[in-house]
Amino acid sequence: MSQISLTFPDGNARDYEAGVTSAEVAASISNSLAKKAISATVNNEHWDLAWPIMSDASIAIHTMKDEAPALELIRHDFAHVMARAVQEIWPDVKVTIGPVTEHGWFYDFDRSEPFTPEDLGEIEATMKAIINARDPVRTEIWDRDQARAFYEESGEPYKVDLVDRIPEGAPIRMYWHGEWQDLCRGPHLQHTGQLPADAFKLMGVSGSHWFGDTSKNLQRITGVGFRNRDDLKAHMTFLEEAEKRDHRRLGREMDLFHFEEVAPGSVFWHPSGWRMFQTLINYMRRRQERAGYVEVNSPDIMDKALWETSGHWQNYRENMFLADTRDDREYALKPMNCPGHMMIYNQGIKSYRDLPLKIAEFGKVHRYEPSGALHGLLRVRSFTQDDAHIYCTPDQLMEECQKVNALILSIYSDFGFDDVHVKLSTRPENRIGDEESWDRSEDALHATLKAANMEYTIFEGEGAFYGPKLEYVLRDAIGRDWQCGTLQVDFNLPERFNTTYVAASGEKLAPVMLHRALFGSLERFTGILIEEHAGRLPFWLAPRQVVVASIVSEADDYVLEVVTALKAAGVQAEADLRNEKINYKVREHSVGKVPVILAIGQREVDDRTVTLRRLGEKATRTLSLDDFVTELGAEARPPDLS
RNA sequence: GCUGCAGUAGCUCAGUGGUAGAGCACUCCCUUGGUAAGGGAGAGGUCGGGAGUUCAAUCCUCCCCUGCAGCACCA
Repeated sequence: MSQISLTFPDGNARDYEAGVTSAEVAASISNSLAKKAISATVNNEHWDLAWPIMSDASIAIHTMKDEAPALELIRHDFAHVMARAVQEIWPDVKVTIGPVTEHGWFYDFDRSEPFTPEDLGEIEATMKAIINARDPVRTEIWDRDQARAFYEESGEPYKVDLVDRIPEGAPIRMYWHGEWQDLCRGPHLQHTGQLPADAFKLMGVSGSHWFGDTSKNLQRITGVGFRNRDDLKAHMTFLEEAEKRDHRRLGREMDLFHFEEVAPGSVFWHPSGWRMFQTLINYMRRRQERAGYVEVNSPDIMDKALWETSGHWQNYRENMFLADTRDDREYALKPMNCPGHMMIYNQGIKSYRDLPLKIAEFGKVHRYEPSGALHGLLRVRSFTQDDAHIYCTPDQLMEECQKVNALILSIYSDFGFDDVHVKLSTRPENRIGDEESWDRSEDALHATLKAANMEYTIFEGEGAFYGPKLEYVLRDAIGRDWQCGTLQVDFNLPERFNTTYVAASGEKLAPVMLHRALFGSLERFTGILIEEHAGRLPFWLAPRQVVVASIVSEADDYVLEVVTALKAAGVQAEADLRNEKINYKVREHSVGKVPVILAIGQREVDDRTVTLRRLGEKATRTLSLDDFVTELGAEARPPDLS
């Protein structure tokens, strides 16, 4: 037996026999560590205590105190224990995969009968029994044929498929929790009794598919699991709070918008919501104008011929709203603004002196999205893009990408979004354009992000067929990601529309075309903002900024005077003269998320003052009317004008 | 689109094979009250739509629509 050297986190190294396990290493350090150890990080990989270490390595032994490894183990073992419970209750159920998620795990099953809420209770009870049994966890490494034969014999077709999917050379690990067996890359705990029986909860059943195969439906049971009951409780509280931030609920409570069965996926904007929407558009309009964009407007309904030229008719018709007319022509509602902008660019002859040309439009597009994808304001069928297309020369490409990126970041920062996730999607298998153009565009996008010192995730092969793209992703209240801003390079449309400019040499060349949207969809961005702020929007965005409430009717005239003064200063103010107690008015407008409430009684009338209360604060403040109007007038100014 | 679940008053929800109820909101009356619900009265529903079973359907069955969760999709 050869000797190996293991290096601990403190820098000390010790020699062991090759093949030593992390459990044995822990035991060699102390009895208490041996008892408390749950897993180890070996050469930066999370390892099971039972796996043999064959060569020199760095090692760190973990206990339940180490949150990240502990949670990974707990959740992964919960997944196995849940699958075992399901198969104990219904032996015919086929198991598939059961990975760890952000707060727990899920496991997908193949069963002809649907799981019911009552079933979940039974599964939970069985899981607890398995935990109480303290069944040992055991692992073995098998070869591919052995594993394959085993699963074919035991009637687990999905596991057979999984064995086939394991890359050549990777170990095929077979795990047993008691007598129950699963294929798993590990690591796992040492016995089921290490799971906290009071710190997990099954959350529900939903549908899923086996590796994207929509012909086969699986049932996914989702659970959340933590190290202790308090963490579970905290998570349940977080979910309750998140529900209160849901923009669909706040949209109703704040009277911003609603949806109707007659127009699934399309928004009915109420006065307050529309004011917020317009505040965003006005802001973006100023930012774009300052950045050298020109704003245009193109038709909503255009002849099929245009969509054939653009390629949408061939590639996107399934998602388009079509319109029949009496004159035998077929029209379509625009799903995108680009073709309209191509028509505008192509009017007249463009010189290289005109480039870069930046054409912007607040264009309302219609897309027939799958019904199951609709989700409040975050996924709709008709929405307003802050869309623009930048036509430039190849030499200008890099600079324009950098300008767009900087503009997006600056704008998101104005809304308090400082840690935006960015995805870079590269050339897909099916694509047009030569490799040199792809190289140049992908390089430009990489370089743009690197120059801005930004972290980003690369999605190989996920780009559009016409060019690579950047996606700027924001999160909703419960952590779901939504793409907002985007920057895309396009080799396709300039060619399809014969778009050219006259170069300095006099020859006609095709410009490089960038598609970009900063908010992305105004509807989606509004929804994200509502959830981000839980409805308590920054003052400049709040659709109702100040309510001036009378305490006694003798104050009515003065209340109206205050409202007029505020409006003159650009503040969205309204009077509440109703015959109600001030408590009632304060409560109602607080629930309505109005950021500033004024209470005006005889004292304020006599002194020409106002007494204000800010949303969420108990304290009130009395100041002169003039000072107040000045203060709020400044606060109402958008960040780009402050 | 797929799987599962759901749809009763503006909102949140209870309820029953014999055509429905609460709280809040709304309207009116009383109350002029100093910072998160003052009191009283009243009005309001083709129980998502259609078909079927039944003497009788809001309730049972089927189809459709819409929504929710997840999946798939996301030019």
